[in-house]
Amino acid sequence: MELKEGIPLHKQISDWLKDRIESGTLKQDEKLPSENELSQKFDVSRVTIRRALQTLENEDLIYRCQGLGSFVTDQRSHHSFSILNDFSEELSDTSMTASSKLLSFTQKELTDRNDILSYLDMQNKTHAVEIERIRLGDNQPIAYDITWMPIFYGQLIEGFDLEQYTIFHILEKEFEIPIERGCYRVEATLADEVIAGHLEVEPDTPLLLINRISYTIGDKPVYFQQRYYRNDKIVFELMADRRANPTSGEGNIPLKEFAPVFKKEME
Amino acid sequence: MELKEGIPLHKQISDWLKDRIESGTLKQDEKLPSENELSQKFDVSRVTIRRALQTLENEDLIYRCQGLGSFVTDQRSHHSFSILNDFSEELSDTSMTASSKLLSFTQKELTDRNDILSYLDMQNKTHAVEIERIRLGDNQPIAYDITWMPIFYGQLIEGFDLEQYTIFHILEKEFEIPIERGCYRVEATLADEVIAGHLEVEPDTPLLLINRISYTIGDKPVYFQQRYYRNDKIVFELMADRRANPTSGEGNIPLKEFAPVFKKEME
DNA sequence: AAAAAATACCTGTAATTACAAGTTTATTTC
DNA sequence: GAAATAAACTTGTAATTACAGGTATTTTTT
Repeated sequence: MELKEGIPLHKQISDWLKDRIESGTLKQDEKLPSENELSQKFDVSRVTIRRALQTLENEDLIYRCQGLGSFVTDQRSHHSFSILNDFSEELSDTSMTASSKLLSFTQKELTDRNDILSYLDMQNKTHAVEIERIRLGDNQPIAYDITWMPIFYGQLIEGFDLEQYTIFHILEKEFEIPIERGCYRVEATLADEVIAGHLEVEPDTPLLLINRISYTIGDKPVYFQQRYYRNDKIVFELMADRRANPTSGEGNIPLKEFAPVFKKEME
Repeated sequence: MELKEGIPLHKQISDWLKDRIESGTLKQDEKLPSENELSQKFDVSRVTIRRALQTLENEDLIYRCQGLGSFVTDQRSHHSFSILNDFSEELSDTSMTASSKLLSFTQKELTDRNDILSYLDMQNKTHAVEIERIRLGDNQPIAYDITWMPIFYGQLIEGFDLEQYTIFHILEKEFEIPIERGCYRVEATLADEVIAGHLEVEPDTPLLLINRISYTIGDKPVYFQQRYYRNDKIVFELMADRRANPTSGEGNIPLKEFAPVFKKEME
């Protein structure tokens, strides 16, 4: 087995094993080669092998037993079911028409935002594209968001009409980069002066803050988004189900959905 | 600093740091002592310190930046919505111990709360059991909620220790009434005087308000719950996945089982 | 005074060595 | 033959050493 230069050995090895597990070459509960065998195979020290195996253990791809060996974890339990929407899809089921107002499209150095850099898995780079938008439904402000993207993805969408199309849409339809997974984080917050202005609400109005990291194939992060929703315009609904998935006819895998629900005007 | 025998050094060190982070001695984004400082402090090698720090990094308690140091991650416990949980299950992933403080257990006539009556599918009846509780994690207030149940279900749980057991638990374990489905609604709101007092925060602090209707077999509503979460203690996370069910062996059809639900209310 | 270089400090990677402690299998002893 | 022992395997823990590479500050040069 040959390893490249420039990429950490332990990463190459864990990636190699990950491939083997995810492709099914190594099946469930199958024993991995021992640490000594692996270190001989790759001609690296046992410490490096252990570093690689620990990565897999942390990601719950393998489990290890002292005196026995390392084994492949049950793969099935990790996948979840739910829907991933972009903003226009969120609004598509309502009578409202979605649009956006582009406030800025700039390149920024995120030296003081290590959180974003780590979300986007940007090891050495600090430059990113920052996109600031107001989201409208029937020309009324519904949300305000800032999106950060690695330059690689940011340059792709440059020139496209972001007032008409979503990033999601451009990446998927124009460049065939599908967004496969998203991690949402929901909090409550208050509108500061700037955001209140954008959303046309009073300062200190409660807002829903949803942070989202979107990933494409291979769990590669594409963008990190911080979105403030007007609480009087939108709430989120989620169905959690303990019953079996009706389509698959399988066992008791919980179904879930995270769909926005729009409040009706009360005037 | 002295370390015991019999317990792995790296574990003792990671536990010590974990304590320091969870107790708040080390605050959010605060820099940890450098690896060299720690190895001197505990009189162990840097490898051992790194082993301990990696544990914390895996548990998402710290993040590390090459050339800068290690820092404390956002402290708030974040947990997934994916399964249907009760409060103690929500906290079980954290190191906190869940308990409740029962404020009131009364019977009420909900003549002015048609919303609740319709959620609970109570056609002609207007009487319901109302339960008011404060939810604690490590004896600190994390949430405040009010639960309304039809008399039929409410009388069942009367007499049980609601400070120790959740309604969920009592219904399922004592009466074999399983909660099969839940509908959550997430909003942002402000703490009023009363709730602020219960949660020990300032009035007008932003809170996450989660309304939930829980159903048993046959889509029969069992209780409606209005819960206010302290935003500084808990945030909600959700993973959304577009990928097909790997077990079903199907194609990449995005799962769209449920349509968004609309809020129709008149206040 | 501004730009470039040196430096001190930080985490990241990786080899080597040694021994501890589980698990299984083969061997010896009773 | 059954039980105890030894051997051969596995992963776990931990020290030591060395250098790479990122970051920030200070010093030197221009």
